[in-house]
Amino acid sequence: MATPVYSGGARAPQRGRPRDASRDDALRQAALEVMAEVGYRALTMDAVASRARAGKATIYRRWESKLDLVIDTCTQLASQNLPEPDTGSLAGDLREFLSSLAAFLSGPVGKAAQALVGELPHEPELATAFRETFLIAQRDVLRRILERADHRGELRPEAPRGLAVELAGAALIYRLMLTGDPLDVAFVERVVDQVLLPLVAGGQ
Amino acid sequence: MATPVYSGGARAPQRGRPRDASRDDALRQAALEVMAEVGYRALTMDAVASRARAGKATIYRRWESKLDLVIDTCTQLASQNLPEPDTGSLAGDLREFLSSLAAFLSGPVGKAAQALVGELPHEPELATAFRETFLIAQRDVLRRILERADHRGELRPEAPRGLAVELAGAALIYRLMLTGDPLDVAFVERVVDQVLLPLVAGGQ
Amino acid sequence: MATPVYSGGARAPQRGRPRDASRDDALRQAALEVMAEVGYRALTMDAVASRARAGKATIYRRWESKLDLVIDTCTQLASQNLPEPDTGSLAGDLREFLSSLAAFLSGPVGKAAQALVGELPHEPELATAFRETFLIAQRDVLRRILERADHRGELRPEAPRGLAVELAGAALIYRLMLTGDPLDVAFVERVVDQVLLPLVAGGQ
Amino acid sequence: MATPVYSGGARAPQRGRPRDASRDDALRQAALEVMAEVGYRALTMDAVASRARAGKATIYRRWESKLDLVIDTCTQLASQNLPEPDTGSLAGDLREFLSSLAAFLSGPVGKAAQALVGELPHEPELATAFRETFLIAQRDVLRRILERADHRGELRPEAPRGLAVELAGAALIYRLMLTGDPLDVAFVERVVDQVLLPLVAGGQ
DNA sequence: CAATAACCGAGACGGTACGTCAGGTCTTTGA
DNA sequence: TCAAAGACCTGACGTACCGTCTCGGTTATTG
Repeated sequence: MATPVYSGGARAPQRGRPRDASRDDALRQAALEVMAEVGYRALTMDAVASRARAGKATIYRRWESKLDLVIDTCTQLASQNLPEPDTGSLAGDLREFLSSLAAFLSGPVGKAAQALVGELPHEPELATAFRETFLIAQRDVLRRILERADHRGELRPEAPRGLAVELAGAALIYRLMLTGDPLDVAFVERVVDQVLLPLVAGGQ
Repeated sequence: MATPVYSGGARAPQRGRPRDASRDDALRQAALEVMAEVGYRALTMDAVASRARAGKATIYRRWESKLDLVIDTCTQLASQNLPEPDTGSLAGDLREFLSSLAAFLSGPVGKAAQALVGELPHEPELATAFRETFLIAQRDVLRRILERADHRGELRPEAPRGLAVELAGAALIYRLMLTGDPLDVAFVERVVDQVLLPLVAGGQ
Repeated sequence: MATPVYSGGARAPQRGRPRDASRDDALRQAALEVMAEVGYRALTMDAVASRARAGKATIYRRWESKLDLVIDTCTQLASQNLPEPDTGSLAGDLREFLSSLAAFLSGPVGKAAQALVGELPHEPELATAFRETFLIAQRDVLRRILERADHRGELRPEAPRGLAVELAGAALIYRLMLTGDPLDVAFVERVVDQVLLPLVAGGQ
Repeated sequence: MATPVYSGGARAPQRGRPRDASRDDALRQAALEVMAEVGYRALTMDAVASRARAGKATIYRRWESKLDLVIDTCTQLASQNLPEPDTGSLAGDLREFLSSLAAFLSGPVGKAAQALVGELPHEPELATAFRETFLIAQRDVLRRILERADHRGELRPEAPRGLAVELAGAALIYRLMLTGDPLDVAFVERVVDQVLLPLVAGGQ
């Protein structure tokens, strides 16, 4: 579902008043604000509509449900905030990527994402969408970082890249969502230097 | 909130009919069953009450809200299912503890815990309770495992124990709640052999 | 309260979907049916809503409470069932009016009205509404009957009309609500011939 | 039901602690106060118990239900407040009896009685009890007044005594419960002089 | 005098209905 | 045809009250 549906995908001759695309952003913005203020559970469609000075029908014309609205709002933001650093070294790339990801997740989007996580077990569609946008995107950036490092000869041949990618995400998410400990630079550096690099970096 | 509140802590001369403690268990059991069937979102107090053949007031007398009931149900179970292995070796202890923890989290309690995670950002009391029961308990077992290993001389002097403990939990939780990948024995062994042991185990 | 409230009395430009006026009747009908079946005490809003295939909110949007709904249902019916006989003679008019009023009050509306009477002492608004619809309307018909008789010269000059009007109502209501004795034609005739006519009719 | 039930009517050897009869009055008093304050509908057993500093079980040991408690409270009072005047003349007896009845009914007991009236149609037991205490008792006094007048030769031979008795009650009750007009001396005198005496008193 | 049984206040218990609120749909007027 | 507004049905919410039951404790009568 994810993104707003604009009347049938097919080429319709476009009758009547066209949908105002600027309402999409207004509604997403309102959704993000409400979510940041009261959380997912307490977010109501009426509140979002009222804050965007829109009618509920205008929301439901674009998203199928509250969940659909929220996930689209989050993934939209997430996909626009994934940096792709290229500092020339594995350590540099990892530090930069994880740092900026940590900074981004520490904001309202992180809270919204966490709210979504609670819904995953019983909403398969949401789970799929969430994984494909939030997780796969991060993972792909990390994979490309490792690939470039490999081309530079920085990796051990048998380096467990999948495990490294997984641990990088896990370390951040665990702090973010479970322990609540800060996602600061010191932590990122400890993870990079003591865990990720030893796991994949070449001998020496 | 967490646990059912039994009137004033002080020594009151016991007025009126005392709470029937067996209802606590019946209600927790009902809550767990309903949660396993329909998930946290769709769990209603009426359903729990009806399944336990109880009145809603009986629930609200003990727990302040649906969330409070669920968290108590989960932490109660969690605290009763934390093994404390002592196989004589660090590798053995870690494998056994993480395996049985993974198995436990793969069941209904894991799903319930995940639902709770979604509520943490906007419910500070819940966050505190969750961390003190779910997280600290696990962490303490792991810490004791490392301590015993240290006494046996298995650890490097400067081993980053906190980081090891954190990564062990993170690896499991990340799979459980985010990626949905299976928490099987192979995964546990990879984490133990390639990540945890290299991180802390002594030279040789 | 009495009648369903349709938004602000002032001239608002009518925004949003207008109230479906046909729901009013459906709900009043349902209320009357339920009341006739189980009585006022056992009448629940859920039952009324369900019978009218309506939501409870739809009821509460129009009436403030169960009492308000019932009183409106009754007065609506009452105002539509007050005959205005004109037989050409005082005795004929009284007999006809009181007979048909008695017949009407012997049905479900009478029971409902009785239920309302029990609430009057502690619900001033209800008392006012009840008196203005139930009582004043009956009283006015009787007053007009006496007036026409006066024009025909049937009344004594100093006839205590107010007392006659009051006694006519009292005799019926007392049987209906207190003693439970039947409101039959014989009773009406006794009241008319032995009480009302002697009280007001001319000498001879 | 009506009156508090003291263990089986049969001759039981009375074992255990006997019921504290003073609680009856305390509870009846509390019931009357609560009823006068909030009406029948809003009267709760908890409120009565709490005001009498009694447990609910203590109420239910004596009366079967809220209705039962209230009706007993009222009829108890009613039966103690029915005067039996004997002034030596029909007019005097009627004036005195109706005046004091009017005064009594204008107090809290009148309001309570009115509340009961609303319940009569759907509570046959209550209706029976109410009629046998409230109504029959009044009626009997009036009947005896008429009888004494008859012995004194004050009545016409064919005087419709039943109708007179009925109208006397009806006139009071109608004002009390329906119109809310005051039950003052002037009204009683008008009813006696213009309605009752003409109806039954001897020619001359 | 001890045992016994019913009393007492208090309040938890299973239920039922309350009046409110939110989700998602439908129906107006106006642009 | 779309937008805003808000009525609509559904169903869960948390509270209040009903009438019953269960406590600790009291008070008469019985043995």
